[in-house]
Amino acid sequence: MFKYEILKKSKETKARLGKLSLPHGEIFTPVFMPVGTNATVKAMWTDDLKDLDVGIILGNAFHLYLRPGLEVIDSFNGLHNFMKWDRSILTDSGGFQVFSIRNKKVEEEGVKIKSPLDGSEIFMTPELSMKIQMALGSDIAMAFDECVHPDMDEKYVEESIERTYNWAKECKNYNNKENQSLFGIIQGGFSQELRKKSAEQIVSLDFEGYAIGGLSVGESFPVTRKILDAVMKYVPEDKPRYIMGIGTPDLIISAVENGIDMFDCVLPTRMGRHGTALTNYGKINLKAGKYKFINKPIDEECNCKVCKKYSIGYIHHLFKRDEIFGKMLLTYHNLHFLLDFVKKVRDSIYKDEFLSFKKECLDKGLITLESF
RNA sequence: GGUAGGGUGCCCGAGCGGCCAAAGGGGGCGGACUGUAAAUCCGCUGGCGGAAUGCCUACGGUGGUUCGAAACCACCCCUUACCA
Repeated sequence: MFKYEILKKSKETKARLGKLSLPHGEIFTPVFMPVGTNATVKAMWTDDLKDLDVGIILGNAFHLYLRPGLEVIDSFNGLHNFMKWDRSILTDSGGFQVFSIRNKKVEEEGVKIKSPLDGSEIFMTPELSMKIQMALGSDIAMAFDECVHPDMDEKYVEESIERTYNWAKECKNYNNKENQSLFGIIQGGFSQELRKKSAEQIVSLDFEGYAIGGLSVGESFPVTRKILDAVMKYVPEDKPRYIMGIGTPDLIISAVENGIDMFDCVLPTRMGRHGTALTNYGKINLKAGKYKFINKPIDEECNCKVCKKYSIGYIHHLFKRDEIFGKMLLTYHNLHFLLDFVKKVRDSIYKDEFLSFKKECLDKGLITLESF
């Protein structure tokens, strides 16, 4: 129950329009996947996600393993039923936690982490990651990888991609769940050579899709672009390609024109909770005092239900009072904004107008010149 | 009327002889956020000055003690609790 078809290839760039068929529905690509780490896209009803035409969200193996734990998920017959989301779910392997959590010990067989709950040791291995993701019952599982910190030297990265390769092999062996596909993750830091090597290693294992990991972790935009361009040559065209953790319009455009089909990011939801709105003219911080009396929607071009109904001044007030509703409204708006943006990207590929769409974004200031 | 406390920056509140332009909150102002240990985190918040171990103004008021006071003393004003 997994199929990827290319519906249209851009004549201008490597961008493509595709259709991904998964056990819980079909998705048109390029697609943005909102992040719902703890079995919830924070501040959103699943009904609202459906209103926004979200076809797939992320969940996280590591977090859900800690809480509520696999026994609970099992007793609710998997993650879909637990969180009442009947569309697709991609679960992250827990590999990113290796990068983001301090006090870890990377070993050949896996990673030792101290539990944030009680300090006890957790040994995350490819086997455990697969066991968790199979229990969660996600439509797409991710191989357990090592997302290397940008400060690490090339020698470390070289060793690291061998680990990621070995772990990927193990993940392939352990994953045998019906109705769950498995994607491999390419690493290699900021070295074009190591990226090539990692891509060849991972592709040799024949996954159902391929992800680019370890980007947008603090490096400059030109570096991200350079690596993306370099690595995509070694990723099969007939498979879905996913860049992990990317979600600004800049990077989305850049990813799509390099032939990427999927991306996820916490940014729209997190920024929504933190008071920043995404608009066609850049982001705005609604906590700023200058918005107190503004009786206009966040973005006059936006036709989401938040912008149709509520003013900037009202949302500003909700944030100043730290009211939950403000976070809900901005999360909704930001997701709408980004999903709508990606929909326009798809339309532009369909009409073979990707480059003029890109130029339009540049002219508006939604994406910036220096990035390109 | 009696007894026991209090009065500190926009607000609450610590400080009880020098290291005090004064802790910590709140509020205000600004910012960050990219496979979410994130409804989180980081600056700034008396005035002047580019800056200083610099100057000015400030801990209810007025005097005083002291080399030095938000802190100690005297009186005054205001206030809280309890008792009558």
